[in-house]
Amino acid sequence: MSREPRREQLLNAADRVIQREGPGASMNAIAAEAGITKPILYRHFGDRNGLIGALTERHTSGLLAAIRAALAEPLERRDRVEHVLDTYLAGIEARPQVYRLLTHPEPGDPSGAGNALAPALRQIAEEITRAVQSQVDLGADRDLLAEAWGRGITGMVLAAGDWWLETKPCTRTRMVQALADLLWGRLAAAADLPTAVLPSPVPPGGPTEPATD
Amino acid sequence: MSREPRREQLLNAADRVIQREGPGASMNAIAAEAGITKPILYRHFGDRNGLIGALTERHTSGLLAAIRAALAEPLERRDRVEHVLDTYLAGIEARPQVYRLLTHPEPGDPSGAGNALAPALRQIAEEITRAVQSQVDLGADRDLLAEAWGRGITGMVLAAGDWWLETKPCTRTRMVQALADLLWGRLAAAADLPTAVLPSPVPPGGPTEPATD
DNA sequence: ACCGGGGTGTTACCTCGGGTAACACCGTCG
DNA sequence: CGACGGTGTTACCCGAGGTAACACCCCGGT
Repeated sequence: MSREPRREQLLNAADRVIQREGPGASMNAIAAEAGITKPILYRHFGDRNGLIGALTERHTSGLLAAIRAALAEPLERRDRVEHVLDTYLAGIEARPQVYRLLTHPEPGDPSGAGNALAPALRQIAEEITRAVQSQVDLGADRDLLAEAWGRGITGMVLAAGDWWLETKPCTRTRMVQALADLLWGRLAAAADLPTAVLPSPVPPGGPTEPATD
Repeated sequence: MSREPRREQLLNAADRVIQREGPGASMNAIAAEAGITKPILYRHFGDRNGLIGALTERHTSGLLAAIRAALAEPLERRDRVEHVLDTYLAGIEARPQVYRLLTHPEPGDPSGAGNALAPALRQIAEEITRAVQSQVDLGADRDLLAEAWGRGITGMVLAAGDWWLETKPCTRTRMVQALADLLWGRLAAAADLPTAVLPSPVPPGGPTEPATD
């Protein structure tokens, strides 16, 4: 069997295993699912990161393209943002296990770069950065703001999306609204609640000392 | 040597090692640093997660308390938010390696719950949620919004802070401004850039087909 | 028809990290 | 003095990533 179809087939197997066992699936398990043995996997993908990389790229290419498209949509800005948010949430909703894989950085990489955003998400962040840079007039700070916001928005959607996926507290549409509202400064615009400025419920432990380690 | 001081001492050793080698530090290395051997570590902390948990709690207690305090500060809301952001960034700036540990969820946990936010960050998210719930008038949706925003803001600051810490593109103050601006809806308020609605710079590869690898 | 090479596949192994069993040492209490 | 509970050790198990060395097979060249 020639290289490319075999590769596809291996990725499909890896996919099934991860669907079933989560992102911690072992190379052995994946090889077994594919009906072959480990060295073949390693010949095709180099190492585990290679496999995971190929897999994530397969899955993200669709999501990324969709997000890119959503970012370029000729809509009112708010609608465009909602469209992007919805695209992302729909994507992770469709394949939760794979999504977890995407968001998990390589476990225990000692290479100093302990990025909070896995490569797949980094791409999304860059996409958002580019979109902001090219579409929004932010004055002199635009490069800094676009980059910071790209990461920030991605992280926000990651964390919030993760929570939503776990608990499903509301419809996707509602969640999109909630996040868009946040980005639209609703936190800033809302009124104060007068009474409820209690000193906050302190759990057991020493809460008062900031950094006396 | 009695239990508690020993425990402290072991945590200090673990701290040093992680400071030096990053969050992937092995139990062996930690034991060696403490001048003892693995089983002692396991007697004290059960397993690696126990150690990591104890360590993160030690470090987060300070940060968490500081954030709690910042959230309760009697300031204008914008100033309060900036204060919280600054507190977080200052915290991670002070101890990058430890911070990476905090943000790393347990590597390869097969238990289905692949949360994007590590426990330490979860606490911060809850704190924000509580603060929003008790301080901001959000009408009927307040529970949903507060929870979604708590996670979202935490994720945002996590990702953006991570990037900032890596690249240090600006001062902390400026970064705080950038994030507060985002939360204040500056993205929504800014004007469109007229000319630059290009179809987005497409990187090499097939961008239009979703999964043709 | 034979032979050699490159690709596919295997078994068997190495290494390293988390985790544990079993034993040694030592102060204390009856 | 002897038994016991605690601290500490060595030596090991296991599972996962990764690799070396070998077997097989098809295919092209002479």
